[in-house]
Amino acid sequence: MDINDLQTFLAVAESGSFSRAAERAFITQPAISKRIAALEAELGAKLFDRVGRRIQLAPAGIALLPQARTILDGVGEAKRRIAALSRDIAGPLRLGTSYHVGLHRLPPALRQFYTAHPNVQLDLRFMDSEAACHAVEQGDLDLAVVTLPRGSNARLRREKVWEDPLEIVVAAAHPLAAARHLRLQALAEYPIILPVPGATTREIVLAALAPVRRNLRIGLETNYLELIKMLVSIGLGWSALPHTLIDGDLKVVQIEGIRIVRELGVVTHAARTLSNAASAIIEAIRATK
Amino acid sequence: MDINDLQTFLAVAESGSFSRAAERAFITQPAISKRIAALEAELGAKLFDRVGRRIQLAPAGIALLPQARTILDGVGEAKRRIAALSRDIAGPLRLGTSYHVGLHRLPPALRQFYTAHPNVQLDLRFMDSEAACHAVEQGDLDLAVVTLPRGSNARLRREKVWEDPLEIVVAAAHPLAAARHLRLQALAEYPIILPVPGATTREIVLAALAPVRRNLRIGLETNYLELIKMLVSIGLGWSALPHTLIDGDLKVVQIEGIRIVRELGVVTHAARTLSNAASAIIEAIRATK
DNA sequence: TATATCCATAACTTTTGAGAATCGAAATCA
DNA sequence: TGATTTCGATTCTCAAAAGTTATGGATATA
Repeated sequence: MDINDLQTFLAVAESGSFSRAAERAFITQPAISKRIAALEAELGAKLFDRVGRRIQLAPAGIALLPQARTILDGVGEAKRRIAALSRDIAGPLRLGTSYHVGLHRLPPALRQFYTAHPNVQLDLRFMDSEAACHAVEQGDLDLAVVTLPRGSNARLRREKVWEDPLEIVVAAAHPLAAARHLRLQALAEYPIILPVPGATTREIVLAALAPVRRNLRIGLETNYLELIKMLVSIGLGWSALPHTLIDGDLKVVQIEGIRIVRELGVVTHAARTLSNAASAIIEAIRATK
Repeated sequence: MDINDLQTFLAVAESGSFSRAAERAFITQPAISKRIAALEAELGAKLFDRVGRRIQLAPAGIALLPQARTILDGVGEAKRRIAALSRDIAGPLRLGTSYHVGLHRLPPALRQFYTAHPNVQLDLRFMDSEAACHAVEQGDLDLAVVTLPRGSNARLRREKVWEDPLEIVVAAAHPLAAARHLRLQALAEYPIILPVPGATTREIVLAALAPVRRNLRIGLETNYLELIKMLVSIGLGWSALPHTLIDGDLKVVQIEGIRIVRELGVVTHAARTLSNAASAIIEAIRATK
């Protein structure tokens, strides 16, 4: 059974004539004859009684008529829904973000997006950047707004949105806070407080500190930059933190030749089609850059 | 758009693979590829994302999936209605039955039906009652002959055919087997052997034992009454079993005020037209009541 | 790293379906 | 009543659609 056959059936039933149905469908009358014959063969029942040179719906045709309408309605609805996908921004959107990005970079974009597109069901999940990237790769998230991973992964598409410079900081009351020109070696005497192993930010900091990597004393590790800030400010060590976290409790230490920058942005699956909602929120994020 | 294309789409979406869908449809994999490509071209949207060597539904595919089911249901209904117009009883009949009903209640009806209507292709599947009801609801079965579910489900039509009283039983050699007047509390001292959670029979037994439900010690669980019979007869606990399973190894224990009855019968989809074959076998089942 | 699996593509073949021409039956008209 | 028109069925031809086989590239898997 074919959609065309059903449409033909409907046209014949409504027009009461093979010839008129043929005109309506812009095909020849023999084609109509054959389509109806094929339908009848498939269903094993006569759909029309050929009474002389006119036709009438047979019982099976009467039974089929409302069903054919239902089916064709369903087909139309399916087409309309898919066509709507290319216009409407709606439906579910699963977004993962890291604690830091979610709290300090995402809110404006989120507010704008949420008011502009109320039909999107936003499922916002906080997690660390690495877990978010993994979830995107697995198809468990539509996109992640996180610290962009280093290295390359062909399955992920990355778009840098923000540069997030990290400053080396010590407690305001720390002995090193007073020093005028500080050399890296002097810093390395004190313990460094770092994100947990595996975290991208940790990798970036360690890469920037490569000259003294051998001498670094790793003091504490935590998975949350706010905690690092707290630990540094009570004098447990030094670290590298983004501007947004630096306040009067901390002293920024400039070191010749050392510049630490991490990239924040959007990670999506390279091979999966983005929903309109996903594209729209990415656009909103770009706009608030 | 063609019915076949939709069926192909559904098969791919459900099996998660072009190759498996090809096997299911008895055509080659390139044919599947082409059908899906044709559908995608017609709808102007990608239905699947080809991620490496596996596939995932794209947004348009997610939108199409429920519509495709609706359309195909409509086609099936149309065919059934037309087939029902003719009086002959033939064609496929997918019947699900539980182990117990299938072995102890259905055989006479089945024998009569099978000899009376040799042109029916009977597809008889054993499964537990709950799975059978679910399959009927999904349209994967034409009817189920099972323990009737409690509660109400507007999508299912139930017809009670048999009452199946369950008797409380212990092993013939069990200490309680000798007791003259047994109170429920005394029984509850020993572990009860029950069908697995979710099984209707379990619910019925537990509802009947409501007075001591708190004190019940659930010893073992299994999904097959014959197994319960075996476990009880070797003395691992007590249970409630239908008469058909009770033999000399077991002792029936009468308890004042406790009567456990389950209902066995036919479950069909409330909104679907029954095929002639389905109506006929239901008639046969009623006749052997 | 080798192997197996999976989807896409190309080349070829078969099947399907449309059109042109024509026929027979029956309604319509002179 | 007989000629004419109308309508659906049939036949033949051809092009398009859809299937198969063979093969290739990419990627999980052992």
